[in-house]
Amino acid sequence: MQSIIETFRQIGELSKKNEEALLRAIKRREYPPRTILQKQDKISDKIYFVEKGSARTYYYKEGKDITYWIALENDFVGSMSSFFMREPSNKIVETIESCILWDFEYEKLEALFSSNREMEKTGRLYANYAISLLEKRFDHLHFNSAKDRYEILINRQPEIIQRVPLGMIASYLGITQETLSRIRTQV
Amino acid sequence: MQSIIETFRQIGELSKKNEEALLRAIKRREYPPRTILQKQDKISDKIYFVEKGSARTYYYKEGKDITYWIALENDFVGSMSSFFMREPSNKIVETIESCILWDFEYEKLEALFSSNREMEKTGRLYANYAISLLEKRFDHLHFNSAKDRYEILINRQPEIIQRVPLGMIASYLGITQETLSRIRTQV
DNA sequence: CGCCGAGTTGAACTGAATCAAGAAACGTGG
DNA sequence: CCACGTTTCTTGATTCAGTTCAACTCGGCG
Repeated sequence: MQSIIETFRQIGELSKKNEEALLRAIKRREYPPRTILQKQDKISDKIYFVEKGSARTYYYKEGKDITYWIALENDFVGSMSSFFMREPSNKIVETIESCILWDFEYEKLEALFSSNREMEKTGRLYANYAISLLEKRFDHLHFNSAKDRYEILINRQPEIIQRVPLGMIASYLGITQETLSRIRTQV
Repeated sequence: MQSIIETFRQIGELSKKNEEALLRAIKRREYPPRTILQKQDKISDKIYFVEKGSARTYYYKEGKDITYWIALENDFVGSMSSFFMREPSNKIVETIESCILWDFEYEKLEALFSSNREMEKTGRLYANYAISLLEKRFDHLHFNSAKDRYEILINRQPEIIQRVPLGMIASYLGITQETLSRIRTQV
């Protein structure tokens, strides 16, 4: 329950009052594995913070299931561009393992941002932080070999291999499951 | 001179007063082609809005020059994650053609965001917009062939081919110059 | 003129995809 | 607690997109 507040604290300071307002605005809920949280082509009304478990966003490309994002504990998951830009989502969001998630509703979150300067600023800083994360991820994909990308991933999140099916990790890395399986035996 | 204001208007409404404050905070300057705007390993203090010309960010990977971002008119360029996260830049920023740029200084921009709610909110919304752009770009790189990526690019920005050297476009797309040259003859 | 950077073309090579078949692990119901 | 089917993972053979390295063309410019 503290972890979500701590995550926000890393980005920008929140007053006690705002921490409490934030906690009031969001809902903590449990979800079984493989629960669809967001359908394709529908505007996203929620993003989620993972307290426990794992979740992902994915889409279909030529019939194949392509994972875009995998979130373990203390990470956000959701169809971000749909959520923020209010356009239909090109991605599906689902839990992988059984999860405890904090639900952020669009209207409530906007209301929170609008309610005072500190929240508004925290929202801006968090968005900037997300940009830098995305930029780093893009760099990894840009000119690294499949093996390099795999090694970067397991150095950062070694437990992901035990918890997330190989096919999801493979498409997250931009390779096929067979290739990832082969890489894995080499290391 | 109007274009920068119009770009901001697309994201969030700004009052006349804030539009004026914004214009006072930024500087319009001319730069010759191939001017280094940002060195590697140095914290970025400026980002730039391109009024005229073209510019890019790039880095070296195993001695090779890899273009990460290309900005034509009405786009921003800069080492965003360095600028926002205040960490050393892993990228170099330079003009490609002769440019007219609007310089955004970090301190001034933060002061502007802090000066009032509307600016703060516009900053947040713009960051959200940037996230959705990055997400789309990532999707293109993720599971498309070199040819598909090239076609997406020329549909969106046909003039880029005439104005930016082929090698820069190639690495931007994540391929070698030779491959891009071959793709180009096929289309 | 001749040089120089930018782009093209060719041939050989290679990392990863594809297609196909098994093996292992997993969960559900009997 | 075992038997079954289903999903997940591995392994092999082949193909293919894209890289690499090298040579060559073209246009501009001192």
